[in-house]
Amino acid sequence: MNQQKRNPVIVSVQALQRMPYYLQLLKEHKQAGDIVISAKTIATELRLNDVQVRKDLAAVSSIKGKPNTGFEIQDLIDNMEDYLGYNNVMDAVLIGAGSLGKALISYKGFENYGLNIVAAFDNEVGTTGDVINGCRIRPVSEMEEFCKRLRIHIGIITVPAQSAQAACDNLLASGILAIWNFAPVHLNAPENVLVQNENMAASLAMLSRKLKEMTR
Amino acid sequence: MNQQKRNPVIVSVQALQRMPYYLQLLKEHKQAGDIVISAKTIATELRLNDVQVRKDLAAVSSIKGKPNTGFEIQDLIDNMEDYLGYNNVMDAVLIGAGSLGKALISYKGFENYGLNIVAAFDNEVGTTGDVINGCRIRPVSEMEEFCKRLRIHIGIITVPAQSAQAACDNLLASGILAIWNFAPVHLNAPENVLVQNENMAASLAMLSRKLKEMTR
DNA sequence: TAGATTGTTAATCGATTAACAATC
DNA sequence: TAGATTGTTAATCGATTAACAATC
Repeated sequence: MNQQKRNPVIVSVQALQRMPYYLQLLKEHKQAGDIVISAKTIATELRLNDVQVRKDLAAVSSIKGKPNTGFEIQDLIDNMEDYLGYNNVMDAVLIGAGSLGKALISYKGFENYGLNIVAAFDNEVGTTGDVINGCRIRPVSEMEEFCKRLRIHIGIITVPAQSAQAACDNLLASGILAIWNFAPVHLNAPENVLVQNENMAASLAMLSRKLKEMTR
Repeated sequence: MNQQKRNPVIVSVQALQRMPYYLQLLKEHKQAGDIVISAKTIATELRLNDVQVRKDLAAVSSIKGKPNTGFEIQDLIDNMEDYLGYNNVMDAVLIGAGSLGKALISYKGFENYGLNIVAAFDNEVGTTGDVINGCRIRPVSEMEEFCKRLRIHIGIITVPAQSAQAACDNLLASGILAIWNFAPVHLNAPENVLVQNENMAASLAMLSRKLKEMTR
């Protein structure tokens, strides 16, 4: 039912990054019993500009706000969850079952975002065969066949920086279309494959810089 | 020795996010035996613009490149590690020892970035008292005293979205100056406290959007 | 020297914000 | 109706890129 109007609006990365915060805020207001909400209210609570909020909402949903009233919260939630893909499950494999890899496998929160890690791959003999959180760790040699057979399109890279490009190449050979990369490395991949970098190193640098500044 | 010139250049968030990738690339070239590197080379390998690379390098290090030659790799590495704070250890506490919290505690890679999680706090009776990766899980009631006594300035939030603001308030009361927030929530905190959001939900949305686009 | 590369100043591009008419 | 809020068009702001003189 959200398919009525397919809006080809291009959403900027910045805008997309704001979406989860909108969604969370909307859910809180719904919880509190609110039915409608104005862009102004959202903007104030998230410390954003209200025009920006309106533009963002317009970009991802076909819902129109009513002047003098605002937006229907439930409609916005439905549209946004749909847009963010929280409703349809994405199966993924993970490569690199070191401490970070194991950590991500054991994290149960991804299912809320529609991500399901179905298998992990590693070459460490000690870890292969283990099952964490219902997810089996297998040798990397089995990855290509596995991904192709189950038509997996998402790969998560949690190997050390030095091996990240090799892991990437393996995933590409396995037919993966999108990569979630936790290694602080630029990966070379074809244009049509999405590489989404999770830049924890940068986050930590931000914290470090702040502390340095405070204690100067 | 890097203190000769304190450059008050304001580095944009975007620039800071590129730093870890520069650093990794520099280390790889050093490993390969290179002594100098040009901005052009860096730019090509990371798919960036070379002027941008030069500006970024100038912003975080006092090193000048030599025309016709480039930059001394080792000098750049030293300056960048210094700038990113990888050399000095930051002690941190974590609040919320659920699956994500435990995952982060058990991850051994943060020490490379200078982060040391010294304690975790949770109210779940079942988990308090546990020790993971040398890190003890304690009741939240002990947090304020603990942080003040050990002068901890960094707090990591890994509680569910609904409890994130309460966790934030707890951390603020404990004298924390910088917060690394894994909950997809905007936190209200004083201006002088840094809130660094780790936006995994947004990353996943990016992947989801890509897949939707491919299979359309 | 000639060519490559640097660092800086100016132009471009895109995101954010301000201004304002339309509407409930 | 008057006031609040919407959506859009124009202005502003900041980051990226292009142009170019300086230098090894």
